[in-house]
Amino acid sequence: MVNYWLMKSEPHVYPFEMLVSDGSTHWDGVRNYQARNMMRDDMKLGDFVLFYHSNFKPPHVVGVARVSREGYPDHTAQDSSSNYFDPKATPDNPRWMMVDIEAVVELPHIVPLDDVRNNPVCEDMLLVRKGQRLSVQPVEESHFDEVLRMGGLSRQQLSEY
DNA sequence: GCCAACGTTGGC
DNA sequence: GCCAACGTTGGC
Repeated sequence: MVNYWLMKSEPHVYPFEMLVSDGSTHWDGVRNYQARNMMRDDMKLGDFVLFYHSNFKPPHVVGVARVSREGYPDHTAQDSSSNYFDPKATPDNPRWMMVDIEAVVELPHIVPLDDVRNNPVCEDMLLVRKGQRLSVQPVEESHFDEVLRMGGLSRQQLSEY
């Protein structure tokens, strides 16, 4: 069964366009246990991902990606030259995990955070919950479909990619 | 750049 | 195991 997720990226660090041009990427650098656990345990091959641009005006969902490799150790934790270095990570206990995602399609138009917030269908979405900061978060199918629709894409169209 | 809301760390 | 201090996220 397919699950749905939302992943945040700052567009000045790694915009969706870059994922499109790279084709796929490994989602390194997540240093939050809840997010790690989801990447390690719950994100499965073929799951869909809403790609979200944070720290941008306006913050928005920009496109759809898909999990292309399930959880495996985030090697940047063991690289002392990396910004994401964690001295407590070892080969035996890598501590941090990541997944790979691949670009599926850019939405015909972006979906600003405010539009999600103002849509009653999305009122329970984690994304619009106060104080919610997770950079990887689960999304209900109904919310996924609604955000997709707001972005100008139907589920039928998505299945063609 | 501010700061609220978290999450993590570490002394005790 | 508590909790104060500190660091981070991310909208505004």
